[in-house]
Amino acid sequence: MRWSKYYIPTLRDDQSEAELISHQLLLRGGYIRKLASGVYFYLPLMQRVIDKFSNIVRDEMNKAGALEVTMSVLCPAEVWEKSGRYQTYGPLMMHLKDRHQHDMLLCPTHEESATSLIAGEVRSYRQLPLNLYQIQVKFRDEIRPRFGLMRGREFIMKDAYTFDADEESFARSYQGMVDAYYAIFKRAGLDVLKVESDTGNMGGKRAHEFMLLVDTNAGEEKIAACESCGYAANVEKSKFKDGSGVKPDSEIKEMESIDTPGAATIEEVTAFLKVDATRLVKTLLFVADGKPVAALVRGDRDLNEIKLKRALGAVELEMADADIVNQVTGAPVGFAGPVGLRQEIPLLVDPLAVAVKNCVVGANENEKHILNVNIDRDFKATQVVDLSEARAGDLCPECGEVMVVKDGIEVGNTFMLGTKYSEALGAKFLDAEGNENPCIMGSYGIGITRTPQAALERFHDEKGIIWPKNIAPFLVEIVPLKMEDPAQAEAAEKIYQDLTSAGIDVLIDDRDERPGVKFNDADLIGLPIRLTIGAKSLKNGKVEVKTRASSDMNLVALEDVVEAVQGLAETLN
RNA sequence: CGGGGUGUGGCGCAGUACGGUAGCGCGCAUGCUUUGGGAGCAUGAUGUCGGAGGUUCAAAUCCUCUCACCCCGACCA
Repeated sequence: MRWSKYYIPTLRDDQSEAELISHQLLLRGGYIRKLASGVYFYLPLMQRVIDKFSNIVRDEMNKAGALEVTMSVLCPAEVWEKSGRYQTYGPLMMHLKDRHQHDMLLCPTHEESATSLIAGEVRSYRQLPLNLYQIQVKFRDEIRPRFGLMRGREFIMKDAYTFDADEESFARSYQGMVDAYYAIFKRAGLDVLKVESDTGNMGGKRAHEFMLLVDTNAGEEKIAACESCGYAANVEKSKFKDGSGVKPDSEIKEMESIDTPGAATIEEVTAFLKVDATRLVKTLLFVADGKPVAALVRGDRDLNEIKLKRALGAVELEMADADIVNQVTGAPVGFAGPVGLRQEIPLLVDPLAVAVKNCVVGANENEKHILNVNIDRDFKATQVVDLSEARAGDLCPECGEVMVVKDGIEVGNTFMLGTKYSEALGAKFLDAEGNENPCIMGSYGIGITRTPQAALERFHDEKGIIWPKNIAPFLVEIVPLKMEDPAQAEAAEKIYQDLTSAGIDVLIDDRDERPGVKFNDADLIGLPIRLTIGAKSLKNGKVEVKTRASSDMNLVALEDVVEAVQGLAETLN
């Protein structure tokens, strides 16, 4: 491709709309433009990146036995009403009406569509297993789109759905997708970590996320990982053993009320009473699907709302506001406790809070706390369940070694859906004994537009992008320094033809621009290999070969360029 | 939805406390010179100052309402 005939509107200045480096680079490099909040144009370079990545995904999915289909982004509301998600998915879903006033929606994901396709069509276990996938646009009317392609309202996703006759078969299907995912990300030059995750509103039993670890502020997920045995999980799901090493009191003491003027927060109470936060149990009030609940965790731990939501089976969960706290406890925020709440509400208690003997809790009275409170004697838990977020220093639930917490960007996910959708939408088949069973399903996503941007959080330097070779829009950029020099133009053209004939994707910067402009643009757009053609080296029949990632440069004879490029590409990520 | 912020040529910004009819850099166009890391000179084009009302002799600037976008939070791949 010739730059002069292409469209690469690079920008010199940082764009005020972009916070993340990856977002900034896509804008400045002429890869994307914004149409509306969370809605983007993919310019020619980005389209090529999307195509490259999609083709890797397609290739590996096909190898894994998945079959490509296309399901409409439109879907009638009643299909989603059957699964119950029409109600639970909420405003995140884009609703619309057609001209007949039928309720329609733009699919935020395609479990319902895929299942309804199968329902009524697949009748025998002989037709299973089945794995259907598509690479399609999705719409989610995000509360707050941000970070460019990382969280858009429209985005492209590869989504696959498996249908199996039994658990054993499903396990093979699931593993097949996990293996395909590793292969896909490896080919794209990305190291990913598979972690256990919450199933969210997808339903089902278990799920995994594929995370690209980053050390920039783009990390949207926290992962607890054991470097010793390999256990890894999203902190919203992670099991752990407490790493604080606190020992419970052996002697049980009498409850005692105490004035704590001005001490409402954990910090204030610990300072006032001169006790460690591990001696406190905090009572957090939430409203779950409209009803107040109390969640108790040890003073030094953070509650993870996803864990609480899961424990409650709630669709909606939010922190109670001051009015509700007052109404439930009879005291301002900061003095809630499990003993003598004004209203009967469920008490969910974290096991680490249960383990604290003679703990300090709020007294449900302004500026008062209670000392030496003990569960069972002084209050009863409705449910004892893990609510604490895993943190660095906690111990691995598998092997007991110390865990670390890392930042990651989710680039793929896999869900064990069970029979939720197949039952709701009637995707049933007759087994060998003639019994009717619902298909066992899985669903598997990869963010096609998000992943390349996420990759840029890792692969860049102060000058611009450094693409992994297999998702770069072109492998090579040819930079003739002076197009007016016929010798340079001719040499550049010859190399361009040679490389193109060899099946290599080449971009030639044939613009009449100064060398500095070309070099800076080349560094910005980040193609893996740069060939510089200038008077000095051309005199000796040579061109300069350099990778974007390194400052090393080699002189190569004109006739050896194809081979040199191929050899160099082998060595690149 | 709550909190904070920004809207001025294509891009980045100044001008707004104190109203007087719009400016800088980059980019763009043309010409000449230049050509190994974002060139120089000359000439030129491009703005109903986000929108609507209002105050005033006069509004980018003051007032009211509105819209869009960004950041923090809730939500989420």
